[in-house]
Amino acid sequence: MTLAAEAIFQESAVQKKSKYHHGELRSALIEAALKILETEGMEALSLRTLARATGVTQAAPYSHFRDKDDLLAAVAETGFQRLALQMAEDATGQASVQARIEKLMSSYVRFALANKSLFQLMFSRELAEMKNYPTLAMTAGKSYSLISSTLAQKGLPAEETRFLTVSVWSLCHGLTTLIVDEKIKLEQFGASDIDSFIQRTVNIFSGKLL
Amino acid sequence: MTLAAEAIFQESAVQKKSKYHHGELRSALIEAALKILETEGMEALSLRTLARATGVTQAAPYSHFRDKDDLLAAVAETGFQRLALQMAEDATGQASVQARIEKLMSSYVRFALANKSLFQLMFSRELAEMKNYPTLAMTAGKSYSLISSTLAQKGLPAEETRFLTVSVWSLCHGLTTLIVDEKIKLEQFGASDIDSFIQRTVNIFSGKLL
DNA sequence: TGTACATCAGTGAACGCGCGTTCACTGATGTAC
DNA sequence: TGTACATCAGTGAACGCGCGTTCACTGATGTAC
Repeated sequence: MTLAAEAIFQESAVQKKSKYHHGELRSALIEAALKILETEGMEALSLRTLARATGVTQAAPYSHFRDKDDLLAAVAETGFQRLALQMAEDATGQASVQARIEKLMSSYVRFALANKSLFQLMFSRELAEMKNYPTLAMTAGKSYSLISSTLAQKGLPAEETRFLTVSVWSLCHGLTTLIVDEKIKLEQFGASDIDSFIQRTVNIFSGKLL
Repeated sequence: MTLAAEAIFQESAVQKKSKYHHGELRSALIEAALKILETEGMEALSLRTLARATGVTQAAPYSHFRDKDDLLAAVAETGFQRLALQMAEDATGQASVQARIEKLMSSYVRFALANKSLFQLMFSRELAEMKNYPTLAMTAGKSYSLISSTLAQKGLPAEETRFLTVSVWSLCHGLTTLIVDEKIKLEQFGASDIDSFIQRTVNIFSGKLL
Protein backbone atom coordinates (compact mmCIF):
# COMPACT_ATOMS: atom_id res chain seq x y z
CA MET A 1 0.00 0.00 0.00
CA THR A 2 1.50 3.34 -0.98
CA LEU A 3 1.52 6.27 1.32
CA ALA A 4 -1.08 8.04 -0.77
CA ALA A 5 -3.33 5.03 -0.81
CA GLU A 6 -2.91 4.65 2.89
CA ALA A 7 -3.77 8.28 3.43
CA ILE A 8 -6.93 7.86 1.38
CA PHE A 9 -7.77 4.70 3.25
CA GLN A 10 -7.35 6.43 6.57
CA GLU A 11 -9.31 9.42 5.43
CA SER A 12 -12.19 7.32 4.26
CA ALA A 13 -11.94 5.26 7.41
CA VAL A 14 -12.21 8.42 9.47
CA GLN A 15 -15.06 9.61 7.32
CA LYS A 16 -16.84 6.33 7.75
CA LYS A 17 -16.15 6.39 11.44
CA SER A 18 -17.51 9.88 11.90
CA LYS A 19 -20.57 8.97 9.83
CA TYR A 20 -21.66 6.03 11.88
CA HIS A 21 -24.27 8.28 13.35
CA HIS A 22 -25.66 10.30 10.55
CA GLY A 23 -26.97 12.92 12.91
CA GLU A 24 -29.59 14.39 10.61
CA LEU A 25 -31.02 11.26 9.13
CA ARG A 26 -34.66 12.06 9.70
CA SER A 27 -34.59 15.37 7.89
CA ALA A 28 -32.13 13.99 5.35
CA LEU A 29 -34.60 11.26 4.45
CA ILE A 30 -37.40 13.77 3.96
CA GLU A 31 -35.10 15.95 1.91
CA ALA A 32 -34.11 12.97 -0.22
CA ALA A 33 -37.76 12.09 -0.70
CA LEU A 34 -38.54 15.58 -1.91
CA LYS A 35 -35.66 15.39 -4.34
CA ILE A 36 -36.77 12.04 -5.69
CA LEU A 37 -40.29 13.39 -6.11
CA GLU A 38 -38.79 16.20 -8.15
CA THR A 39 -36.68 14.07 -10.42
CA GLU A 40 -38.56 10.77 -10.52
CA GLY A 41 -42.08 10.19 -9.30
CA MET A 42 -44.18 8.74 -6.54
CA GLU A 43 -43.58 5.20 -7.75
CA ALA A 44 -39.84 5.64 -7.22
CA LEU A 45 -40.33 6.47 -3.56
CA SER A 46 -39.23 3.43 -1.58
CA LEU A 47 -37.57 3.24 1.79
CA ARG A 48 -34.67 1.40 0.25
CA THR A 49 -34.14 4.10 -2.36
CA LEU A 50 -34.18 6.77 0.32
CA ALA A 51 -31.74 4.81 2.45
CA ARG A 52 -29.43 4.51 -0.54
CA ALA A 53 -29.80 8.22 -1.30
CA THR A 54 -28.78 9.18 2.22
CA GLY A 55 -25.89 6.70 2.26
CA VAL A 56 -27.32 4.54 4.98
CA THR A 57 -28.44 0.95 5.45
CA GLN A 58 -31.92 0.01 4.38
CA ALA A 59 -32.96 -0.65 7.95
CA ALA A 60 -31.74 2.68 9.27
CA PRO A 61 -34.89 4.66 8.44
CA TYR A 62 -36.77 2.52 10.94
CA SER A 63 -34.98 4.37 13.70
CA HIS A 64 -36.88 7.49 12.68
CA PHE A 65 -40.10 6.29 11.10
CA ARG A 66 -42.44 3.55 12.21
CA ASP A 67 -43.01 2.41 8.65
CA LYS A 68 -43.27 3.68 5.11
CA ASP A 69 -46.58 5.42 5.66
CA ASP A 70 -45.07 7.33 8.54
CA LEU A 71 -42.33 8.64 6.28
CA LEU A 72 -44.77 9.47 3.51
CA ALA A 73 -46.96 11.39 5.92
CA ALA A 74 -43.99 13.45 7.05
CA VAL A 75 -43.05 14.25 3.46
CA ALA A 76 -46.60 15.24 2.61
CA GLU A 77 -46.80 17.41 5.69
CA THR A 78 -43.68 19.26 4.60
CA GLY A 79 -45.39 19.78 1.28
CA PHE A 80 -48.51 21.22 2.86
CA GLN A 81 -46.40 23.52 4.99
CA ARG A 82 -44.57 24.86 1.96
CA LEU A 83 -47.79 25.27 0.01
CA ALA A 84 -49.47 27.28 2.74
CA LEU A 85 -46.35 29.37 3.22
CA GLN A 86 -46.07 30.21 -0.46
CA MET A 87 -49.75 31.05 -0.73
CA ALA A 88 -49.62 33.33 2.27
CA GLU A 89 -46.54 35.08 0.94
CA ASP A 90 -47.95 35.56 -2.54
CA ALA A 91 -51.20 37.02 -1.26
CA THR A 92 -49.78 39.58 1.13
CA GLY A 93 -50.04 43.21 0.20
CA GLN A 94 -53.09 42.80 -2.01
CA ALA A 95 -55.71 45.40 -1.34
CA SER A 96 -58.97 43.72 -2.27
CA VAL A 97 -60.44 40.35 -1.40
CA GLN A 98 -60.67 39.58 -5.08
CA ALA A 99 -57.01 40.35 -5.61
CA ARG A 100 -56.03 38.19 -2.66
CA ILE A 101 -58.16 35.30 -3.86
CA GLU A 102 -56.59 35.61 -7.28
CA LYS A 103 -53.13 35.43 -5.77
CA LEU A 104 -54.01 32.52 -3.53
CA MET A 105 -55.37 30.56 -6.46
CA SER A 106 -52.53 31.20 -8.84
CA SER A 107 -50.07 30.49 -6.07
CA TYR A 108 -51.76 27.15 -5.49
CA VAL A 109 -51.64 26.21 -9.14
CA ARG A 110 -48.07 27.31 -9.58
CA PHE A 111 -46.95 25.37 -6.53
CA ALA A 112 -48.55 22.23 -7.91
CA LEU A 113 -47.00 22.65 -11.34
CA ALA A 114 -43.60 23.25 -9.83
CA ASN A 115 -43.92 20.21 -7.54
CA LYS A 116 -46.04 17.79 -9.54
CA SER A 117 -45.15 14.57 -7.78
CA LEU A 118 -45.17 16.09 -4.33
CA PHE A 119 -48.58 17.55 -5.06
CA GLN A 120 -49.69 14.17 -6.32
CA LEU A 121 -48.57 12.57 -3.07
CA MET A 122 -50.22 15.25 -0.94
CA PHE A 123 -53.56 14.70 -2.60
CA SER A 124 -53.39 10.99 -3.19
CA ARG A 125 -55.97 8.65 -1.82
CA GLU A 126 -53.42 6.56 0.03
CA LEU A 127 -52.51 9.58 2.08
CA ALA A 128 -56.16 10.20 2.90
CA GLU A 129 -56.28 6.77 4.45
CA MET A 130 -53.78 7.87 7.07
CA LYS A 131 -56.25 8.71 9.73
CA ASN A 132 -53.64 8.45 12.46
CA TYR A 133 -51.68 11.50 11.54
CA PRO A 134 -53.47 14.42 13.19
CA THR A 135 -50.76 16.99 12.53
CA LEU A 136 -50.89 16.05 8.88
CA ALA A 137 -54.59 16.81 8.69
CA MET A 138 -54.05 20.08 10.51
CA THR A 139 -51.26 21.22 8.25
CA ALA A 140 -53.22 20.15 5.21
CA GLY A 141 -56.05 22.41 6.32
CA LYS A 142 -53.92 25.54 6.29
CA SER A 143 -54.23 26.36 2.61
CA TYR A 144 -57.96 25.78 2.77
CA SER A 145 -58.16 28.17 5.70
CA LEU A 146 -56.33 30.84 3.75
CA ILE A 147 -59.00 30.83 1.06
CA SER A 148 -61.81 30.46 3.54
CA SER A 149 -60.75 33.28 5.85
CA THR A 150 -60.11 35.61 2.94
CA LEU A 151 -63.57 35.02 1.54
CA ALA A 152 -65.04 35.43 5.00
CA GLN A 153 -63.98 39.06 4.93
CA LYS A 154 -66.85 39.75 2.56
CA GLY A 155 -69.19 39.29 5.47
CA LEU A 156 -71.43 36.84 3.66
CA PRO A 157 -73.41 34.22 5.55
CA ALA A 158 -71.11 31.50 6.81
CA GLU A 159 -72.84 28.92 4.69
CA GLU A 160 -72.36 31.00 1.57
CA THR A 161 -68.71 31.50 2.41
CA ARG A 162 -68.21 27.79 2.76
CA PHE A 163 -69.88 27.17 -0.57
CA LEU A 164 -67.71 29.76 -2.27
CA THR A 165 -64.57 28.37 -0.72
CA VAL A 166 -65.29 24.92 -2.03
CA SER A 167 -66.10 26.30 -5.45
CA VAL A 168 -62.95 28.36 -5.66
CA TRP A 169 -60.81 25.55 -4.36
CA SER A 170 -62.45 23.01 -6.67
CA LEU A 171 -61.87 25.23 -9.66
CA CYS A 172 -58.17 25.69 -9.15
CA HIS A 173 -57.64 22.17 -7.84
CA GLY A 174 -59.38 20.75 -10.90
CA LEU A 175 -57.44 22.97 -13.25
CA THR A 176 -54.25 21.90 -11.52
CA THR A 177 -54.84 18.18 -11.58
CA LEU A 178 -56.03 18.23 -15.17
CA ILE A 179 -52.78 19.90 -16.15
CA VAL A 180 -50.60 17.73 -13.92
CA ASP A 181 -52.23 14.56 -15.19
CA GLU A 182 -51.80 15.88 -18.72
CA LYS A 183 -55.46 15.93 -19.63
CA ILE A 184 -55.29 19.51 -20.82
CA LYS A 185 -52.52 21.80 -21.88
CA LEU A 186 -53.01 25.40 -20.99
CA GLU A 187 -51.47 26.61 -24.23
CA GLN A 188 -54.31 25.02 -26.10
CA PHE A 189 -56.70 27.38 -24.44
CA GLY A 190 -55.15 30.71 -25.19
CA ALA A 191 -53.72 31.05 -21.70
CA SER A 192 -50.07 30.17 -21.67
CA ASP A 193 -49.93 32.31 -18.58
CA ILE A 194 -51.53 30.76 -15.52
CA ASP A 195 -52.17 34.09 -13.87
CA SER A 196 -54.24 35.48 -16.69
CA PHE A 197 -56.30 32.30 -16.82
CA ILE A 198 -56.92 32.44 -13.07
CA GLN A 199 -57.81 36.10 -13.30
CA ARG A 200 -60.38 35.31 -15.93
CA THR A 201 -61.95 32.56 -13.88
CA VAL A 202 -62.06 34.75 -10.81
CA ASN A 203 -63.83 37.36 -12.86
CA ILE A 204 -66.59 34.86 -13.42
CA PHE A 205 -67.10 34.64 -9.70
CA SER A 206 -66.56 38.34 -9.37
CA GLY A 207 -69.59 39.24 -11.45
CA LYS A 208 -71.65 37.29 -9.02
CA LEU A 209 -70.14 37.73 -5.64
CA LEU A 210 -66.74 39.17 -5.03
CA MET B 1 -64.93 -44.13 -6.53
CA THR B 2 -68.69 -44.04 -6.28
CA LEU B 3 -70.85 -43.48 -9.29
CA ALA B 4 -71.76 -40.04 -8.06
CA ALA B 5 -68.15 -39.09 -7.50
CA GLU B 6 -67.28 -40.45 -10.90
CA ALA B 7 -70.05 -38.43 -12.47
CA ILE B 8 -68.74 -35.30 -10.79
CA PHE B 9 -65.24 -36.12 -11.87
CA GLN B 10 -66.33 -36.57 -15.43
CA GLU B 11 -68.39 -33.44 -15.36
CA SER B 12 -65.53 -31.37 -14.06
CA ALA B 13 -63.24 -33.05 -16.53
CA VAL B 14 -65.58 -32.11 -19.33
CA GLN B 15 -65.86 -28.62 -17.95
CA LYS B 16 -62.12 -28.29 -17.78
CA LYS B 17 -61.82 -29.66 -21.25
CA SER B 18 -64.37 -27.28 -22.69
CA LYS B 19 -62.68 -24.42 -20.87
CA TYR B 20 -59.24 -24.90 -22.31
CA HIS B 21 -60.06 -22.06 -24.59
CA HIS B 22 -61.78 -19.50 -22.51
CA GLY B 23 -63.34 -17.92 -25.55
CA GLU B 24 -64.03 -14.53 -24.02
CA LEU B 25 -60.84 -13.99 -22.11
CA ARG B 26 -60.11 -10.51 -23.34
CA SER B 27 -63.43 -9.04 -22.30
CA ALA B 28 -63.47 -11.23 -19.19
CA LEU B 29 -60.17 -9.72 -18.10
CA ILE B 30 -61.47 -6.20 -18.57
CA GLU B 31 -64.63 -7.10 -16.72
CA ALA B 32 -62.59 -8.59 -13.88
CA ALA B 33 -60.46 -5.45 -13.76
CA LEU B 34 -63.56 -3.27 -13.44
CA LYS B 35 -64.83 -5.47 -10.64
CA ILE B 36 -61.54 -5.31 -8.79
CA LEU B 37 -61.51 -1.54 -9.16
CA GLU B 38 -64.94 -1.51 -7.58
CA THR B 39 -64.10 -3.70 -4.64
CA GLU B 40 -60.40 -3.08 -4.09
CA GLY B 41 -58.36 -0.33 -5.65
CA MET B 42 -55.84 0.51 -8.33
CA GLU B 43 -53.00 -1.01 -6.33
CA ALA B 44 -54.74 -4.39 -6.38
CA LEU B 45 -54.78 -4.43 -10.18
CA SER B 46 -52.14 -6.91 -11.27
CA LEU B 47 -52.10 -9.20 -14.24
CA ARG B 48 -51.74 -12.16 -11.95
CA THR B 49 -54.77 -11.15 -9.93
CA LEU B 50 -56.82 -10.75 -13.09
CA ALA B 51 -55.65 -14.12 -14.37
CA ARG B 52 -56.69 -15.70 -11.10
CA ALA B 53 -60.04 -13.93 -11.18
CA THR B 54 -60.78 -15.28 -14.64
CA GLY B 55 -59.61 -18.78 -13.76
CA VAL B 56 -56.71 -18.80 -16.13
CA THR B 57 -52.94 -19.11 -15.99
CA GLN B 58 -50.92 -16.01 -15.24
CA ALA B 59 -49.40 -16.05 -18.69
CA ALA B 60 -52.71 -16.30 -20.51
CA PRO B 61 -53.46 -12.56 -20.60
CA TYR B 62 -50.43 -12.12 -22.83
CA SER B 63 -52.39 -13.72 -25.62
CA HIS B 64 -54.66 -10.67 -25.57
CA PHE B 65 -52.58 -7.81 -24.27
CA ARG B 66 -49.03 -6.86 -25.09
CA ASP B 67 -48.29 -5.96 -21.48
CA LYS B 68 -49.88 -4.55 -18.38
CA ASP B 69 -50.14 -1.03 -19.75
CA ASP B 70 -52.03 -2.38 -22.73
CA LEU B 71 -54.59 -3.95 -20.41
CA LEU B 72 -54.84 -0.83 -18.27
CA ALA B 73 -55.41 1.31 -21.33
CA ALA B 74 -58.25 -0.95 -22.42
CA VAL B 75 -59.86 -0.76 -18.99
CA ALA B 76 -59.54 3.01 -18.89
CA GLU B 77 -60.99 3.29 -22.36
CA THR B 78 -64.03 1.30 -21.27
CA GLY B 79 -64.36 3.76 -18.40
CA PHE B 80 -64.26 6.77 -20.70
CA GLN B 81 -66.85 5.18 -22.94
CA ARG B 82 -69.20 4.61 -20.04
CA LEU B 83 -68.64 8.10 -18.70
CA ALA B 84 -69.44 9.76 -22.01
CA LEU B 85 -72.45 7.52 -22.47
CA GLN B 86 -73.88 8.33 -19.07
CA MET B 87 -73.28 12.04 -19.52
CA ALA B 88 -74.98 12.07 -22.90
CA GLU B 89 -77.94 10.14 -21.53
CA ASP B 90 -78.34 12.33 -18.48
CA ALA B 91 -78.26 15.53 -20.50
CA THR B 92 -80.81 14.61 -23.16
CA GLY B 93 -84.18 16.28 -23.07
CA GLN B 94 -82.95 19.41 -21.33
CA ALA B 95 -84.25 22.57 -22.90
CA SER B 96 -81.59 25.17 -22.11
CA VAL B 97 -77.86 25.17 -22.45
CA GLN B 98 -77.59 25.90 -18.76
CA ALA B 99 -79.76 22.93 -17.86
CA ARG B 100 -77.73 20.66 -20.10
CA ILE B 101 -74.44 21.86 -18.64
CA GLU B 102 -75.82 21.26 -15.19
CA LYS B 103 -76.76 17.73 -16.07
CA LEU B 104 -73.43 17.05 -17.75
CA MET B 105 -71.56 18.23 -14.72
CA SER B 106 -73.55 16.37 -12.11
CA SER B 107 -73.44 13.27 -14.28
CA TYR B 108 -69.67 13.55 -14.37
CA VAL B 109 -69.38 13.92 -10.63
CA ARG B 110 -71.80 11.11 -9.92
CA PHE B 111 -70.00 8.76 -12.29
CA ALA B 112 -66.73 9.45 -10.52
CA LEU B 113 -68.19 8.92 -7.07
CA ALA B 114 -69.81 5.68 -8.15
CA ASN B 115 -66.58 4.46 -9.75
CA LYS B 116 -63.85 5.97 -7.64
CA SER B 117 -60.99 3.67 -8.51
CA LEU B 118 -61.88 3.48 -12.17
CA PHE B 119 -62.03 7.26 -12.28
CA GLN B 120 -58.70 7.38 -10.50
CA LEU B 121 -57.19 5.11 -13.14
CA MET B 122 -58.71 7.09 -16.00
CA PHE B 123 -57.18 10.31 -14.78
CA SER B 124 -53.94 9.00 -13.39
CA ARG B 125 -50.62 10.26 -14.60
CA GLU B 126 -49.41 6.81 -15.56
CA LEU B 127 -52.22 6.60 -18.05
CA ALA B 128 -51.28 9.95 -19.51
CA GLU B 129 -47.89 8.56 -20.31
CA MET B 130 -49.43 6.06 -22.69
CA LYS B 131 -48.86 8.06 -25.81
CA ASN B 132 -49.22 5.01 -28.00
CA TYR B 133 -52.91 4.46 -27.47
CA PRO B 134 -54.65 6.74 -29.95
CA THR B 135 -58.14 5.30 -29.47
CA LEU B 136 -57.76 5.89 -25.75
CA ALA B 137 -57.08 9.57 -26.27
CA MET B 138 -60.00 9.79 -28.64
CA THR B 139 -62.43 8.13 -26.30
CA ALA B 140 -61.15 10.21 -23.40
CA GLY B 141 -61.97 13.33 -25.39
CA LYS B 142 -65.65 12.47 -25.71
CA SER B 143 -66.82 13.81 -22.38
CA TYR B 144 -64.86 16.98 -22.95
CA SER B 145 -66.54 17.36 -26.32
CA LEU B 146 -69.95 17.02 -24.75
CA ILE B 147 -69.33 20.04 -22.55
CA SER B 148 -67.57 21.95 -25.27
CA SER B 149 -70.20 21.45 -27.95
CA THR B 150 -73.00 22.30 -25.55
CA LEU B 151 -71.36 25.55 -24.58
CA ALA B 152 -70.66 26.29 -28.22
CA GLN B 153 -74.39 26.60 -28.79
CA LYS B 154 -74.29 29.95 -27.08
CA GLY B 155 -72.56 31.30 -30.14
CA LEU B 156 -69.73 32.90 -28.20
CA PRO B 157 -66.31 33.40 -29.77
CA ALA B 158 -64.51 30.08 -30.03
CA GLU B 159 -61.80 31.25 -27.68
CA GLU B 160 -64.36 32.19 -25.04
CA THR B 161 -66.08 28.84 -25.42
CA ARG B 162 -62.81 27.03 -24.87
CA PHE B 163 -62.11 29.07 -21.78
CA LEU B 164 -65.54 28.34 -20.37
CA THR B 165 -65.24 24.65 -21.11
CA VAL B 166 -62.00 24.39 -19.21
CA SER B 167 -63.46 26.37 -16.31
CA VAL B 168 -66.57 24.24 -16.09
CA TRP B 169 -64.61 21.04 -16.43
CA SER B 170 -62.01 22.15 -13.90
CA LEU B 171 -64.68 23.04 -11.39
CA CYS B 172 -66.43 19.71 -11.45
CA HIS B 173 -63.24 17.72 -11.89
CA GLY B 174 -61.72 19.46 -8.89
CA LEU B 175 -64.82 18.97 -6.81
CA THR B 176 -64.81 15.32 -7.78
CA THR B 177 -61.18 14.57 -7.03
CA LEU B 178 -61.31 16.45 -3.74
CA ILE B 179 -64.20 14.26 -2.67
CA VAL B 180 -62.71 11.05 -4.05
CA ASP B 181 -59.39 11.71 -2.38
CA GLU B 182 -61.25 12.54 0.81
CA LYS B 183 -60.06 16.11 1.15
CA ILE B 184 -63.60 17.44 1.55
CA LYS B 185 -66.88 15.90 2.49
CA LEU B 186 -69.85 17.42 0.78
CA GLU B 187 -72.02 17.12 3.87
CA GLN B 188 -69.75 19.58 5.60
CA PHE B 189 -70.80 22.23 3.14
CA GLY B 190 -74.52 22.09 3.38
CA ALA B 191 -74.84 20.19 0.14
CA SER B 192 -75.43 16.55 0.82
CA ASP B 193 -76.98 16.49 -2.60
CA ILE B 194 -74.52 16.76 -5.46
CA ASP B 195 -77.08 18.12 -7.86
CA SER B 196 -77.98 21.09 -5.73
CA PHE B 197 -74.32 21.90 -5.21
CA ILE B 198 -73.66 21.73 -8.94
CA GLN B 199 -76.70 23.84 -9.64
CA ARG B 200 -75.38 26.50 -7.33
CA THR B 201 -71.98 26.55 -8.95
CA VAL B 202 -73.50 26.74 -12.39
CA ASN B 203 -75.50 29.70 -11.25
CA ILE B 204 -72.25 31.48 -10.57
CA PHE B 205 -71.33 31.05 -14.19
CA SER B 206 -74.86 31.76 -15.23
CA GLY B 207 -74.85 35.28 -13.88
CA LYS B 208 -71.90 35.96 -16.10
CA LEU B 209 -72.39 34.02 -19.23
CA LEU B 210 -74.94 31.29 -19.65
C1' DT C 1 -68.84 -37.07 -44.33
C1' DG C 2 -64.28 -37.90 -42.60
C1' DT C 3 -59.43 -36.82 -42.06
C1' DA C 4 -54.93 -34.07 -41.95
C1' DC C 5 -53.21 -30.06 -40.60
C1' DA C 6 -52.23 -25.21 -39.34
C1' DT C 7 -53.35 -21.94 -35.93
C1' DC C 8 -53.00 -19.95 -31.72
C1' DA C 9 -55.23 -19.53 -26.89
C1' DG C 10 -53.97 -21.17 -22.73
C1' DT C 11 -50.42 -24.07 -19.68
C1' DG C 12 -46.99 -24.53 -16.16
C1' DA C 13 -42.62 -23.70 -14.74
C1' DA C 14 -39.18 -20.56 -14.24
C1' DC C 15 -36.45 -15.97 -14.35
C1' DG C 16 -35.00 -11.92 -11.80
C1' DC C 17 -36.51 -8.03 -9.35
C1' DG C 18 -37.24 -4.64 -5.68
C1' DC C 19 -39.84 -4.20 -2.05
C1' DG C 20 -41.17 -3.71 3.34
C1' DT C 21 -39.88 -5.39 7.38
C1' DT C 22 -37.33 -8.16 11.29
C1' DC C 23 -33.45 -9.29 13.96
C1' DA C 24 -29.43 -9.71 16.75
C1' DC C 25 -25.56 -6.91 16.52
C1' DT C 26 -22.07 -2.94 16.98
C1' DG C 27 -20.06 1.13 18.05
C1' DA C 28 -20.44 6.37 18.68
C1' DT C 29 -22.15 9.56 21.94
C1' DG C 30 -23.38 11.91 26.20
C1' DT C 31 -23.91 11.57 31.12
C1' DA C 32 -23.11 10.39 35.94
C1' DC C 33 -19.75 9.83 39.03
C1' DT D 1 -10.29 15.59 34.43
C1' DG D 2 -10.94 10.74 33.56
C1' DT D 3 -13.60 6.57 33.46
C1' DA D 4 -17.74 3.32 33.40
C1' DC D 5 -21.85 2.81 31.49
C1' DA D 6 -26.48 3.26 29.37
C1' DT D 7 -28.55 4.63 25.23
C1' DC D 8 -29.91 4.07 20.81
C1' DA D 9 -28.74 5.23 15.73
C1' DG D 10 -27.13 2.61 12.25
C1' DT D 11 -25.37 -2.27 10.44
C1' DG D 12 -25.71 -6.33 7.64
C1' DA D 13 -27.94 -10.32 6.72
C1' DA D 14 -32.02 -12.49 6.06
C1' DC D 15 -37.28 -13.38 5.60
C1' DG D 16 -41.15 -13.86 2.47
C1' DC D 17 -43.78 -11.66 -0.93
C1' DG D 18 -46.10 -10.61 -5.30
C1' DC D 19 -44.99 -8.84 -9.30
C1' DG D 20 -44.18 -8.61 -14.81
C1' DT D 21 -42.52 -11.22 -18.17
C1' DT D 22 -40.39 -15.34 -20.99
C1' DC D 23 -40.45 -19.85 -22.77
C1' DA D 24 -41.19 -24.24 -24.79
C1' DC D 25 -45.22 -26.78 -24.63
C1' DT D 26 -50.08 -28.67 -25.40
C1' DG D 27 -54.42 -29.37 -26.97
C1' DA D 28 -58.94 -27.36 -28.81
C1' DT D 29 -60.71 -25.42 -32.92
C1' DG D 30 -61.75 -24.43 -37.71
C1' DT D 31 -60.53 -25.17 -42.46
C1' DA D 32 -59.07 -27.37 -46.72
C1' DC D 33 -59.40 -31.33 -49.06
